[in-house]
Amino acid sequence: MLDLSYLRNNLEAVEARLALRGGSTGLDRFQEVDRERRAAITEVERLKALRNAGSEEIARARREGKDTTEQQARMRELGEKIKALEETAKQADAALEEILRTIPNVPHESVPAGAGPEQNVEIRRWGRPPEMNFTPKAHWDLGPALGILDFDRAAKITGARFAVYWGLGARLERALINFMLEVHTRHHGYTEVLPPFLINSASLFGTDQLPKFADDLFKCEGHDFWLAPTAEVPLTNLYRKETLPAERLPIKLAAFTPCFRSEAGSYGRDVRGIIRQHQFQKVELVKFTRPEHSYAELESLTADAEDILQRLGLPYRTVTLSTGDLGFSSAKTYDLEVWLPGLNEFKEISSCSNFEAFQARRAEIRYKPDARGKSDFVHTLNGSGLAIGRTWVAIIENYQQSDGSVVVPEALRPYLNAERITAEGALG
RNA sequence: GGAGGAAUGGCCGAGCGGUUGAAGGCGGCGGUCUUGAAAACCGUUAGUGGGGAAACUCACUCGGGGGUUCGAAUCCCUCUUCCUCCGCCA
Repeated sequence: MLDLSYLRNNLEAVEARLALRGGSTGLDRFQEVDRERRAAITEVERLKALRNAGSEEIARARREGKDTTEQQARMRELGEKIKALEETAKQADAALEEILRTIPNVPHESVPAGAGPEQNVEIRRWGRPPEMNFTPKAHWDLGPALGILDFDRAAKITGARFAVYWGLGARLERALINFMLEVHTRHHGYTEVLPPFLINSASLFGTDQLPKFADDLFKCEGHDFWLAPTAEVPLTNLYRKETLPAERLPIKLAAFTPCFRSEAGSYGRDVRGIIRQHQFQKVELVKFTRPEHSYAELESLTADAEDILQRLGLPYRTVTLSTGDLGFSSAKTYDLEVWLPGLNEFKEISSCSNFEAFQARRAEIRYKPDARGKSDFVHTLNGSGLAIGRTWVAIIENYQQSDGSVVVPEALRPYLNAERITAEGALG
């Protein structure tokens, strides 16, 4: 959510920035509704002030033993008027709220202008695709052949877009979780958090997944519980409606969670393999920072995610999303794309965003700059560090050998207790 | 799931329906005293939104929502959370 008075005072500038995202800015009726709301609120407050004074007057008169029936009758009338006007004000408020909810965040000035992914800008590249004197296979062939990945049985027990991991496949997933959490907590200074995986709708409103993106979520029947689509939601909402002391900032959290997405509207995309599943696992990084530090923190957050790829020796590139490809709440986003030899393309494996105060305003997360100062909204950031499933894919595909086995990257061996994944003794 | 109890400011804790946005204490901040500190004493100390250049001012907030009333922290309804007991369970 954008700041109301900022929007009001900089309407044209904001409109111009938002136009770069493409699509409608949602600002058409803003001024009119804003005026209506302010008029209604001013009037209600004026009448309430009258009522407060009147009630006090009655109290005083009664203490002096005077008769107040006439004044009370007048006040009753006023009360009814207030009630009616309050209803108007409430509706105007809701109308404005609805408009504000549809307005996306303003892209940061450093974000390249562009209509879509084609205008994203690659800013750096790390590592080299491994040289193979054979045709690399995709993970959906390698995995089942090694007996570590099983789609048929997943379809039987659950359905499409789910997978079962067997043996070293399951252990590789677990090794990646531990490895990533260890690196982020021990080397990058994040605090490990284990949140609930079911979250309520208030939290989803706090990070703007609701109301717009309800179709992308799984809902628990009969409860106000949803399966978390990303740990961003529980982690950011940890401090919802709280005021944080400035000396605690920045707060850096890392969490491992499963993520659940309905993937409505992505039929036919990434149908093979485990690139796009209804359930996947992720280590998520979330930061709460002072506004003046958030862009430096975005750089370090991105570097923290990149460090995982580097330690695993996985080639990747870093891309700045253009205005047209930017997510609804984000002011600036870097995508990390890992090289997948089997698919012969770069695939998103992490997305690191600065939301500035956009989420904090919605979720009412404040900080106090100093003991006497007025509180202000923090800036929130998050990024995957990394998506576990896609990292699993990247390892299988990048480290595959001509005989179909997979060499385990050095950094992962202590976690996996294996140097190579072969089909020997596989049950899957 | 059943039966009771509770929810007040940073914390503890008062609060006959009418200067109670809220006593008192603790903590915080400022000061007096002191070579310095402690103690003691004095003062000060909630948040959000609107208006204003500012001084300031108006509204809202005593878990959330609704109701009764001229007027609600206080009465009524409802929801949520926490505690105790029973049941069930990892």
